[in-house]
Amino acid sequence: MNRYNFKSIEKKWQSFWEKNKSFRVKTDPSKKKFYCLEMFPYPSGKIHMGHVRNYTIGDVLARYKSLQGYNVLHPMGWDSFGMPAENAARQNNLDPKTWTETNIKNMKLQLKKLGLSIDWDREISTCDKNYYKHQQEFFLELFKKGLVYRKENYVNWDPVDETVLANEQVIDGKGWRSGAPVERKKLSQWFFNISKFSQELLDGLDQLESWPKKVKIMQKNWIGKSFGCEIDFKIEGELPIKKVKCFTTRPDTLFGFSFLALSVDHEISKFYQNNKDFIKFKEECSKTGTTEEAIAVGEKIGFKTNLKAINPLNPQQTVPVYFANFVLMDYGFGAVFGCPAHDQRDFDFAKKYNLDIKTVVRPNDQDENFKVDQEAYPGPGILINSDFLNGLEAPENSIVETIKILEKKKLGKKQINFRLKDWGVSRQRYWGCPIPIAYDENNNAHPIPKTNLPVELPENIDINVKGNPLDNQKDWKKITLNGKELSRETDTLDTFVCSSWYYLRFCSPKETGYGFKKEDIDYWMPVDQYIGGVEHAILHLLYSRFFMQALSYENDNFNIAEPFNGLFTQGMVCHETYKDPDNNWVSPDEIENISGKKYLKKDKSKLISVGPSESMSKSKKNTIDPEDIISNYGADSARLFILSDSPPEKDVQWSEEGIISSFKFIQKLWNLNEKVINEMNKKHSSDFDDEINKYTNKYLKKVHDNLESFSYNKIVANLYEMYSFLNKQIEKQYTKNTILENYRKILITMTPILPHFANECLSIIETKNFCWPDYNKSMLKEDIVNIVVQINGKKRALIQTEPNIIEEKLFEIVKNDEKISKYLHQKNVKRKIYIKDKLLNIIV
RNA sequence: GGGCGAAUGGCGGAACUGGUAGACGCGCACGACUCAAAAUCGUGUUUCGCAAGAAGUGAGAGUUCGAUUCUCUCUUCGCCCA
Repeated sequence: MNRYNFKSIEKKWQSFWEKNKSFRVKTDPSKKKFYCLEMFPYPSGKIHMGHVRNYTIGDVLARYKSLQGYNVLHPMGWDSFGMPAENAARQNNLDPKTWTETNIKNMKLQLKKLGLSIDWDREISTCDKNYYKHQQEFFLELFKKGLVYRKENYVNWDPVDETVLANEQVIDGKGWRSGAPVERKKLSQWFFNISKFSQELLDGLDQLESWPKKVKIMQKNWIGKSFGCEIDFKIEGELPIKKVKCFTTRPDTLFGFSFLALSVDHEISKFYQNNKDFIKFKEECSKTGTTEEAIAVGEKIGFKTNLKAINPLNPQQTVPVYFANFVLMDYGFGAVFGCPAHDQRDFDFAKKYNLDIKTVVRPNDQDENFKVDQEAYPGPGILINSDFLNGLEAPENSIVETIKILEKKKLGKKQINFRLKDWGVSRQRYWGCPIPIAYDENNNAHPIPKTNLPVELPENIDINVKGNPLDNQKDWKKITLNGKELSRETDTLDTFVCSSWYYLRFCSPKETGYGFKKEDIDYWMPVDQYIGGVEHAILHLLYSRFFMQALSYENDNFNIAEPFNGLFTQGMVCHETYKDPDNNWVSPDEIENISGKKYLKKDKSKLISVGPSESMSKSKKNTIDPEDIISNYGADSARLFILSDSPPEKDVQWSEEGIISSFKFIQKLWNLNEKVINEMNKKHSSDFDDEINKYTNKYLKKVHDNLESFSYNKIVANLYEMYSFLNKQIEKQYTKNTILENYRKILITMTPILPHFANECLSIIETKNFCWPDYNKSMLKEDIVNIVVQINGKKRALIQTEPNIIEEKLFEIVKNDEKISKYLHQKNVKRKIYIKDKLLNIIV
């Protein structure tokens, strides 16, 4: 028997596909289309196992749909702007462009080695000016529609490197590179008005039936619609401000009011700017951070003013006014009313400053004397101690009723509030899409005319400067518009902007006039199946959905409500972790197995302890390089294994044993191929034709169902079963044509998973043009069925009968069965439950 | 702290709408081939028991003729938001 030479065969098919442009597609409204998209990679230099999994899953689907006769768009591109390029360039003294381009070249080769059915003619790269030119166009379109605006916002500022830091670059309050304490600094930045579409983005989720429920819930929570009330509180004191607006979701607890808390950025704060204690307090606040987490976990601190706030429902009551670190200016109005009894955060604050804690809701199982003591009670119940609100049911009814009263008295009004904030898109970095704006001497923003696009990123610049390198490009910054000398915006766009519309570009990758051609997106959009990691469940997917809203806004030519019809989020690739006796992580290729689960370090013979399997990461040194796997075992083995063990949506454990067994299985299939062909040329009789036809038909149904439900791991199991069936049964008497037809169908079902192997085998039996083999429903009927016989719900026997047998007849057979008769002996049959062709339960 | 989800052999995982628990793979054991090993092939493999049989899907209850599947309580773990 020949060994299967994956190296030459995989190479052969890859160059065949490339030469014939097998996966090139065109817009063709006469054909039904399928747009299969996987999240495009960041070109970090090498593909990792996560990519292998993501793109294998997508490729299985793309190849399957294509065999079913769909015109399948399956493109690939590069999310190629972003910080890593800048960091790598600094370290290696390269420019980001060269670094990125080299990486793309390398990764493209690696992806090709996986045998993906990609239309490479549609390759795009977001750092290509032919791409970002259109992004600048869109920016200006949105600017014109008023969906882009500029405002001051806080950033993390590294005073040593003189640069803005992303949140993940701030470690323990210090800059990741300089180690200097990070400061909060206000900068003027560009924002996309995503919050304008909060309601649309929320409503749209209901239409996305093929999205995981989990992702929809995450987006819903992120958008965070809350229903509540805006209330005006009168302020007593020596300030000119006599009123403060608050937003609250619990106006019904107003009688439990015990303090009013303001954000340190609230307009009232300007009257305290010369107060030394307040300045100190404000500093203290900025240390604790402003994330919701820091606020929830951190200590609640306040600064007491000499102001008093009046309870609008009970004007006799006045309470102290504080500045507090847990109130943020960008939620509500930067002011909250404190009700310690029914909000834990307010409770903590009240305890600390010795404020009143007045219980106004009692749980349903408590009486009027219920008193909040150790912790706040935020749950449902009945209002008490609340004058005319007493007896209302909290929370739903009481909130509605209280708002009615407040509105009637003109003290407040019903309000919907969203947690979703506008999207800040300015990044003080070089390696990104330039923002097509220039400023005059008064700092007024002027859009760059469309004819002047793209605003190109300058090349060959010195990146090792402090601050934003673009700011140092004196010549580049200068621009003359309408005879006026202006200065360019030096911030670049968040890379999430690039990935918010790339799926449109894939429809018309070469279009020069605009970002896409209408007839192309009319045909291809929306994406039928989008596949990627769940880590993008919120931001990337929400931004993309926003982009469609924004482009559709006031635009009769564009109307795509949702970009991704189907979404599938795959799990991570995990691997065992290893540590040496000194507690250092050890990589899998530094160790050798001595016996069972015992490992030694290759060089020093140190004993290695095996840790739990965790998602592959460089820091834990438990990564496996796909390139090594492909060159040792081949792409088909890698594809087979990455699909085999776990369902695609769950994590998969990578293991040496696993990949080896996949590799061996392909060899077995190869041997089987030879055996089948030998048998085919020997046989004449048709004794068993029906049997193999039936088997294949059942197999086709299973594979079909599993493909449709993304149960790719089960298809691998189907393959193993098919192997053992054919391997045993093929020597029976079949006619040549029967073997050929059945075997051909089976091989076709293998092409999505093992494209090189299956195509090679198909070409051996001279099959060139083929389509997906459908199963025959009428052939699925069984001649004999197995019926489970239970006595009192316990399985006692298995009986084979013809299908559709009636209960009485079956019972006659069962009564005489030796296994069953002993249970029926001298017993009364009370009841019989019969499920046709499945089960007979006899109660005695 | 909140939301979502999960828990099945030594391991990864199957089990359609409540109807044969453990498909398929890994590992392990035994056997064949071999001077031998590797590779390959075959057989077996939930636990206890020689067997008949009994127990068994994180724990406890419930609904049902029948529960891995449905309901409730609890435990543990994971993910997301904080």
